[in-house]
Amino acid sequence: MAPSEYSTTRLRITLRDVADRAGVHASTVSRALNPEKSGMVAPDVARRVADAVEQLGYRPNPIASSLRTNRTFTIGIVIPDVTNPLFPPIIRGIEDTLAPAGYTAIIANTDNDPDRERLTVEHMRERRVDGLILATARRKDGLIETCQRDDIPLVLVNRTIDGDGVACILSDEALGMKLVVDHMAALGHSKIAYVGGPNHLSTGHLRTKGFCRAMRQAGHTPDPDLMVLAENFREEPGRLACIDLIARHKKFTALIAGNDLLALGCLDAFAEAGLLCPRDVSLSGFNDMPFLSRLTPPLTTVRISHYHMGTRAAETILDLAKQAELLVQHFLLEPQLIIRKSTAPPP
Amino acid sequence: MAPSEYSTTRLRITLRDVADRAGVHASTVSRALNPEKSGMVAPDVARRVADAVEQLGYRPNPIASSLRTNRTFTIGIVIPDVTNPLFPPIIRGIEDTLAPAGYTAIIANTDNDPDRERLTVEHMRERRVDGLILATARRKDGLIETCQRDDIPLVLVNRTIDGDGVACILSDEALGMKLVVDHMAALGHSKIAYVGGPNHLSTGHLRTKGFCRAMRQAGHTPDPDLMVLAENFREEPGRLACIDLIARHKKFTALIAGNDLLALGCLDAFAEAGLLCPRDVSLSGFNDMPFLSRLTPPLTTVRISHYHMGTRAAETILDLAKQAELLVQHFLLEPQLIIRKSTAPPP
DNA sequence: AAGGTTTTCGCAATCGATTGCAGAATGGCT
DNA sequence: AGCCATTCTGCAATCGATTGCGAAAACCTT
Repeated sequence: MAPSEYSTTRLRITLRDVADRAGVHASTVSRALNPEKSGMVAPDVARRVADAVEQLGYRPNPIASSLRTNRTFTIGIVIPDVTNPLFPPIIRGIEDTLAPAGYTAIIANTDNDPDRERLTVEHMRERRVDGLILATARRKDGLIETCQRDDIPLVLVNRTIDGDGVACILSDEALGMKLVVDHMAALGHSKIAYVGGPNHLSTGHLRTKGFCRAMRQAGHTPDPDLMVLAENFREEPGRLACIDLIARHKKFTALIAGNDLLALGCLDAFAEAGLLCPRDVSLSGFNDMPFLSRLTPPLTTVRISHYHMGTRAAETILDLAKQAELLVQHFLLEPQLIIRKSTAPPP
Repeated sequence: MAPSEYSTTRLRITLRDVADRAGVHASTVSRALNPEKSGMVAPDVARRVADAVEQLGYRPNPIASSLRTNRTFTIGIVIPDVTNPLFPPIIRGIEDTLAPAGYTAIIANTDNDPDRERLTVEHMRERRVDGLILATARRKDGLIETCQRDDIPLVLVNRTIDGDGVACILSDEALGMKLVVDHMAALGHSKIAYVGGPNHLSTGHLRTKGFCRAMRQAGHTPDPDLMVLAENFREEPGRLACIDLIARHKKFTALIAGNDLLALGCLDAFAEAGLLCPRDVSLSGFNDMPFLSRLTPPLTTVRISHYHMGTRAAETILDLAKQAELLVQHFLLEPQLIIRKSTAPPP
């Protein structure tokens, strides 16, 4: 067949081949190629090695290297579901940061199933990942405690656990809620309802707390009768929660949802109840997922830079992987209110 | 199950530890643990080994194994961009199939940049992936030829190259287009415009060809003046193409877009031109990306089971990875017309 | 019972790179 | 010139599992 002299695979070129070509020992080649130790080899030898590498088209075998050094240049990412529009930008941010550093990501979906989380983390640890980025944290999370105890470099993203022993990259949920509440208040709303996510997730918990607090700061008292928590952050539970809310027959002119999907569910519930948004009731979401501006009405929401969240998480895990004992960092990204057409003055 | 207080190994348990515990040689343990060779070891020894494994909580080191066997149980996935809603379901399908088989996926985004594609594929090959799933194929693609020449197990997904030397999982684009065209025709449209994707991608090419063919089959001749190809499959090029189309002042009552994002762009162009959909012009998309049903108007489109595409691709790559010489398989998934409110009889 | 199979298992090499240690070469100093 | 301190390089062990080969043991034959 074609000579394919440059074909990468016909026969693999090893460190020893390079060593022979350069007339030195393999260990010398290894050192010459390792930036941290290249000072240990004479310049002319380094040159010869570099030439040999070039001529032979040598590429190191990362597996052999990993076996010896116990480092894989691999980071595990655990998320509930890629299919949730929240996560792709995070993933993208992570990979865009990891790749230039020579790291590769391995991703797994767990569908919020604790068993699968445990299994995937175990699996990743068996594969000797250099660090873990988890977007699956529950407020009380045994799995994370285990990882901490075992000194696995660990970064939480989007969600966090109670306490502050773990590095995490979060959006400032309290601020986000305050932006929304203040916006509603500024429009003249005072009877503001809330459909939130589950309390066992930090996002749900913090947003709910943030809502209450912002309400009080705005001079209103959050009314328990106007607050309901959905089972999870998706559309159908949002719809159900909203129906529940409406059935209470307690008047509200605005509804703040814990995230965009919940808001979509609420929109459905409005439609079923003959309520028009924003004429009868204003509605806001949270996250600013894609294409929200194309809805009817375009949804007012809080934008979180998930991409940035990903890059920050990756930077942090890289730091951690390089230098084990770093002080635990918590990052709060600043969210931004995106005002569209789903919010208006009360009727 | 036992609490994980022991399981998290301060010091790793190796094959040799198990061997010592079981009173046999490491090679025997290796064989006992390898299903394909477990016939080579006596039942009672196998039992002792299994017990030792259990008691010590031994987990094999896949890196050491990979070094020796040259198999990594890893599959590389190359896509343009996770952030494009097309890909998450594909990825999900792939992972859901790979994981039970003990394989893990590594994913990389290339933003349709050929250089980055080459780089990432090289990188993945250096990491010794057992196979590659590419969603980045161009109709003429040197990179893929290289992979073929080097006998890398390879599956193309969603897109393909010209010719048929590579396994690929595709949607039946011609059929999809026929469904749309027939739908428009059945509504009474005859002046049907087309805004397609670029010709150098198989999806763009096949859909355009499919459009023309379906038009003729429906008794209409595709009018070149009513066809324009966008630079890529995104919104802005779709909008631009549609503006171009409108500027030609040639009457059309329906517009078929090459994918949903193009359709969204067209919707923008309609708005700018004061055209109302579907009153003035019917519009259809392609792919059925999420939340299309919530648009105004809800978009008629062609649903492709991207998840299924992913599972099929993963199954194929697993076959290929196990058994090098398999006959090349082409899979055509059957698309489905989703009729919503953006299509109606002509004015 | 003798010779021949078949099972079952251990030995040791191997995958490819990394690294502690020691020796050789070089340089600097009095 | 003589001695010590540096530099540089090679040797060989190591990471943890896999596997070809050969030997011992067990099982059949006739």
